[in-house]
Amino acid sequence: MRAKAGKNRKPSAPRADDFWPLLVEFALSQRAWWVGLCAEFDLTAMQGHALRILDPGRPVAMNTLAEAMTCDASNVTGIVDKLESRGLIARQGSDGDRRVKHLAVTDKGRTLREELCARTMVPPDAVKALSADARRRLAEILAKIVRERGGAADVPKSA
Amino acid sequence: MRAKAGKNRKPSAPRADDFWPLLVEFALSQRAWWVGLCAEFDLTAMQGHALRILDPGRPVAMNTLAEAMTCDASNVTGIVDKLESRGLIARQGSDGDRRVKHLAVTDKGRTLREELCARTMVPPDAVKALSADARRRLAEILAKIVRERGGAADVPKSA
DNA sequence: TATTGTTATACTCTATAACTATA
DNA sequence: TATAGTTATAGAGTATAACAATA
Repeated sequence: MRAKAGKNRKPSAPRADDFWPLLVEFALSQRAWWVGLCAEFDLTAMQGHALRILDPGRPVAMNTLAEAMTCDASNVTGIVDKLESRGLIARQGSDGDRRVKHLAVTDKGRTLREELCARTMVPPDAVKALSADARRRLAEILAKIVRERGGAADVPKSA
Repeated sequence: MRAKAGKNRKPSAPRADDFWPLLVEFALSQRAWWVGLCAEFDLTAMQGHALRILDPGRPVAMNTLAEAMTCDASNVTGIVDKLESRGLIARQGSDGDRRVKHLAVTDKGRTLREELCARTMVPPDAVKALSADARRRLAEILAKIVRERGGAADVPKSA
């Protein structure tokens, strides 16, 4: 009867080969969490993504933002339009190249961004329960994986 | 070289407090990977998501699929329409409740699904390099986190 | 009355292609 | 010519509300 491995979720000890599947499962399942979190700030997932990537300390070119969001530049125009219309960010001309527009985070945007990032960074209890040593070892491994998979969107830690 | 926005990427050892941020970073950054992987099979991210959730061994109600995808049922209609028009899945009437439609994965859909899942499960080199013991310990921790965050979409491992 | 799935609607995200203003 | 950003367009995901068939 236990032919179907999918159901009857087993709370028993996971095996070594479960690690990567679990990591994928975690990654794919966090979309809903992110959408919900952003919605609390009246942001769509992509708007939140953009705001998270932008650096309050250093304006970033539209171009660069598009690259970090792995989507087309034409797409970013609309997303930036909405953030700008809410006064969260502002387009700035570039000194060197007049074609380039830099995106600055406004005070209002910085406040909202910090709240969003703070909420993002609250770890679940299962993580809090880990010893510092365990977390450090895990962090080392994850850092390698993120590096290998080209993950890091280069998010500024704070203001 | 300007690509990496300003941070002189620190290859130094991550700290304990970096673990959760790294995990979030990983999760949020895998969207592009998933989109690209699904695109190889001419699937959108959500179509791939649906196909991955569906169980070739046991038809699932539209309702249940919507819940697993954390999106509205009205949304699922269109996604299922596209998968069905490609002959990957089929709507089936339910014996008990004639309002309910179950989604069966066709042979063609099962084949494609298995390829997609197989590709999904190929771990990056950084994971392969870990010892079985390290992976087992990591899997235990992740299992707790996924359980706590309500992640697991209960994906059937195979056919 | 309540529920399942569909349709209608409106909005966002998405890439492609064409456009502009610069370079 | 080439590039940064915009606009136009078309397709897909999204939720809400209204609907039909069934419970």
